[in-house]
Amino acid sequence: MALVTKSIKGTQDTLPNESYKVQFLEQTVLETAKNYGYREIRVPVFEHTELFQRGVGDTTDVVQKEMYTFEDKGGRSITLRPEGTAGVVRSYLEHGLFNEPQPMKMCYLTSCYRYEKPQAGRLREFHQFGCECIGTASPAADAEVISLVSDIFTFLNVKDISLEINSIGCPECRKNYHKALHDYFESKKGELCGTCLDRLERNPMRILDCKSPICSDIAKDAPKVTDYLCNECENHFASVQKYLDAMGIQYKVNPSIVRGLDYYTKTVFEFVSNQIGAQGTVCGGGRYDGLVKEVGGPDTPALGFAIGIERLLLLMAAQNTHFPEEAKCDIYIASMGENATIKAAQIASDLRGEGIHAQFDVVGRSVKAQMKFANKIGAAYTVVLGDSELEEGKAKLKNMATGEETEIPLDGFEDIFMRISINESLKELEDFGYESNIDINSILNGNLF
RNA sequence: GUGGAUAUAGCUCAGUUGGUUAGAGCGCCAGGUUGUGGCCCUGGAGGUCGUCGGUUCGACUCCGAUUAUCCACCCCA
Repeated sequence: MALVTKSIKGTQDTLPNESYKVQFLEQTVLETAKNYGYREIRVPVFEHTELFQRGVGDTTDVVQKEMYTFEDKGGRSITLRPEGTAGVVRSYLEHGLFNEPQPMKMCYLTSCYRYEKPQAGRLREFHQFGCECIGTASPAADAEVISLVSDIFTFLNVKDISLEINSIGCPECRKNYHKALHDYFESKKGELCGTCLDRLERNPMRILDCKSPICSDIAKDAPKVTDYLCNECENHFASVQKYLDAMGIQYKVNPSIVRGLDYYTKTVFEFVSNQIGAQGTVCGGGRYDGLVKEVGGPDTPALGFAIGIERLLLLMAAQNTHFPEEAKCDIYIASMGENATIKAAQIASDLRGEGIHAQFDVVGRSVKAQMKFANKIGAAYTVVLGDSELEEGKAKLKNMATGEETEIPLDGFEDIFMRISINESLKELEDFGYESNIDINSILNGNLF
């Protein structure tokens, strides 16, 4: 096929055969966050460019070379959000959400855009589930946020994912640490690789997890952040760990965890997998006590995290994680001739009114072709309508799994069908060993036979 | 931005040392007696062999360029 264009580099289509998985995932994360008091916030895909320059940080790679920035027709500089936090904080301030009970707990499911070279687990348009908890400085909040992520993975039955935590301190201790690091690496300047020489000036902490054997060897003896934390930051970090221990959450302190966005302070954490390629960070987050002030608000402590939806999906695929079955068609009404098809349309409409997934022939195919189609879409029941059924006012309902047929009247079809399918469900439950005293008639509110 | 690999049907892939109308399996559509799915059988649709150029009597096959995809670096979710 000669398509006019293909999809844009680094973007993905979610096709109908996959979308039910994404929907399940979205439902699960929203539901879990709700139990922690998070409510959804929706903000625009684009913002004024300054928001990200100030919020994310002018020196970061994200801002310097990865943003989709353009000028709109009014001459404004607009940027497609490269991450979710800045927009939420902007909204928090703009709408005075600091007047609501604090902390303000907000979550979101959004697309983000970064002009990067695509690879496994890295796209130009990707999706994040994020949570932001604004207005608390307590280490209990740090632990609670981590616990929320941990719960999500548990509920989704995701395994072999490790939690790594670190503290990068407040701006004050970070300044001291950066100086110590810089001095240390400066003395070994001759041995560092090219990229690390770059990092030495821009972000010396990055050298700590360089993959080059020479650099990582040098990094082994480098000063550690944890030795440079001020008392407050040290106590905070110790306290976070106490909470995590108490909640039974396994973690590893990894002093080389550095978040790439400028706004992080104190606690930072990652949930990492080694099953999805080089981009193994499925969730990243931490505290950002300076961000609210940076964006122009009062000095307000806050923290949050983001889960990469595509990476999570990748991980679940790698682990063959079970997803609930996609909802299939409950009943397919096959028909022959226009009169029967009109009747089929009417019955389907009645069934849908009762919340039943019903379909009928909208193509004009033969009965055989309709049956094949019903089979392919996984219809649980079928019924064939022709002239004789219309005359007699009844038809045979066929159970597609067993082939069993039951004659039922066309009049009040939807009520009788509901009764039959509820009965089936009860039978299945009994097969699993459940005993039910449910009275179908009370559910349907009336004796239909 | 740097490096490596790949590019044939909707999908997964064949395609013999360059040789006529490029194949298979799956999927899709239609049939296999008058109105009933899964299995089986038959038929059909669908490809300018990523694109452009070169070598050659002749290129899916060889060479060059370009684009796209995948993977890694970098960075991050």
